Amino acid sequence: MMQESGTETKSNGSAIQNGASGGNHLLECSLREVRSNGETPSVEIGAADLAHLQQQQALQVARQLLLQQQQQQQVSGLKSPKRNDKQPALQVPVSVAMMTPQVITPQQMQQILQQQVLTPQQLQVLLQQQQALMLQQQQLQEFYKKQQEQLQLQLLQQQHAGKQPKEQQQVATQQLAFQQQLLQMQQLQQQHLLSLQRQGLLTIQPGQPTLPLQPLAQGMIPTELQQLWKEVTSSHTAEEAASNNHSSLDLSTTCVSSSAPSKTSLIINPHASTNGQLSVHTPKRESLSHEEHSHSHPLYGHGVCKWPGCEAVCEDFQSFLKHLNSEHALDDRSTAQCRVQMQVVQQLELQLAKDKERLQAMMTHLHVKSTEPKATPQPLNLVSSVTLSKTASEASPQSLPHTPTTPTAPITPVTQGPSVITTTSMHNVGPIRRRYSDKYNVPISSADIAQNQEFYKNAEVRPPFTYASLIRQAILESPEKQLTLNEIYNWFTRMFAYFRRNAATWKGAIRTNLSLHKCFIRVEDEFGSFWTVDDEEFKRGRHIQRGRPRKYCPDENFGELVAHNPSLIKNIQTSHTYCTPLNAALQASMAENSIPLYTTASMGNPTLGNLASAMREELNGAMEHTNSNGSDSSPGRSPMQAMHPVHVKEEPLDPDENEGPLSLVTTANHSPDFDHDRDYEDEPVNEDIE
DNA sequence: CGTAAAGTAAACACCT
DNA sequence: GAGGTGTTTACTTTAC
Repeated sequence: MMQESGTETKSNGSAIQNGASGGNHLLECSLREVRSNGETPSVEIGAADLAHLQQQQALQVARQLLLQQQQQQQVSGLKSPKRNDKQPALQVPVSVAMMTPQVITPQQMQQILQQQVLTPQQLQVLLQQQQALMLQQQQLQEFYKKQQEQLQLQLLQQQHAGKQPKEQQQVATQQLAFQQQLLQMQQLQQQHLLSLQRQGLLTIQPGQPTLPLQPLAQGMIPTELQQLWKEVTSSHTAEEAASNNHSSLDLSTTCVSSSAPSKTSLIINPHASTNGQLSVHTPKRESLSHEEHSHSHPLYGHGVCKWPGCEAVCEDFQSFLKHLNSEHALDDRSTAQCRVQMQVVQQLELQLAKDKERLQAMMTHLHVKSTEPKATPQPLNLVSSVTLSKTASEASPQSLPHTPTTPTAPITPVTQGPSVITTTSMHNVGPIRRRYSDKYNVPISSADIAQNQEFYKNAEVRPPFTYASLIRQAILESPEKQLTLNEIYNWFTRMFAYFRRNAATWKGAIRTNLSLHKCFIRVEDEFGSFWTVDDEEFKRGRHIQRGRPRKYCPDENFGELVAHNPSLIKNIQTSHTYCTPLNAALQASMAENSIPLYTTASMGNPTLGNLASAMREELNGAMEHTNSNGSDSSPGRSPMQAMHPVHVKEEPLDPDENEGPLSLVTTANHSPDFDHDRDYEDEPVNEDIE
């Protein structure tokens, strides 16, 4: 009967979710398109040098537009109210935005949004302005190109001569910073565009069957610019090939990818091609030489496979392809990794959205008195045909687009099948259970958790790991490889936004799992009890058998034994579970955590550098934290306690004696009533089978 | 469709 | 007695 009520709650939750998405969806989609397209240039303004220029442009355009609008209103009597009404007639602006994506400023977009319907005259003006802006942009392009070349030159000089006048160095540094900034923005933009594209494939947009990317890629790039860009890039790649200098190569690639809006089309496609189906939108791309193509494979760079966490060295592109096909074939693991990557991308999108919003707010504040600076609270609701606009208010302000706020019915990516790549899989609502982390035990789980720490910390997304793997991770992350229950709780809440709700449920689940899983071993000392993990057992993934005697029976003879000698259990388990393996496990854990973590930046997409560094920081912080302060922020145990219980009185006789952590002591101490424990320990095979 | 695993809820016991 | 902890059971959901 309690269960029934639980079920009711659940279904209510889903009902709310489902009900919420209806009305605003179209509107959201449209806004999404408009904003995402329209704000593209503002992303590029991120770099200081360009910012000024473009801001002026934007301001100018905005003024013109305002003027135009006023005239328009006077003439046609059209009143342009502050658009708080939900009139969903955004199709026109959308298509306008599709036509003029690149150079429309946020101000313009706001005007459009506010006005919603444009007259032909306005359209014309817009187009004209866009053309003018395109020209200006072209000039900027050239300016930037020159800058690039200059930088290249300087870098080369620097490398060859080793010395450089101070001023020059400063200039170069500035330019570098500038370019890096630009690159960053560009890459965020790419991610965004990619998602847009993906979304465009998946969400049906009435009257807009074309992908958003297509007009973006083609419409915003004048052919001259493309040509220019091509020249620039090819000259750079030639230089790279010639110099074959890695340090300069890095820089030049940076320059290349950061250098221009027109690059977008060239960059996007390699990314798109990872999905194997999104790659053929730009004819330009096909004109690239094969070599260029191979060099631009997003999963291959600098002779290294950039599959997340892989980094296999591949001599040439061919061997890379071989490697890719053999090591990263379509299987559960790759699929899972892909999904994780997807979540990373979403996180980036979220970030981009936030930054865009911030930018817009800044610009609004500086230039335009916008009536609705927060026209779209979730501007980049890319993932979400299912998204709940309604819950935006109750969710955390930064809640992910695809994040449901109903914890009982989380939206979680699906594991089943090879179709993970589809974005639709992200739309699943319901308590989907992912078990891959237990199937492919350690690597995916740890790596994924580590790689997505930041994501799960902020997004109320149910992590795709079982409770058991998470508990294990929590324990292994602690310096002593042991945590109290409360510390485990804290780890969960700290690491996963999802577990900041419904505490009773998941805490109960944790306790159940701790009890149920063989791999979790409860250890007692004078100060209380804590949990350790037997990794071998974890990999076996077995549960305590139902109907079996308890692992720990306080009221039985064993309990008495323990009462007499509280350190008994501890010693028992110490001997196997974490004594010897402690260091090894620590190292393993470190390796699991940090290696994939530290290589995140090379996960085939340098965009993740930020995320990676953030996570690195996070991890380092966590490590420092745990090292200095015990394992957790929990007040449950003092550092002294944390150190205390490891009573390493004797190294285990046999490190590879996997089967009998307790056997030594239990055979020595066990009472007749304690046979089950001996069974449990001595005959794991039978136990496992039942 | 059957089964195993995972998740959820609840009952119960012990301890502080 | 309340609340935390730990164990067990029953049931549902999901994946295989």
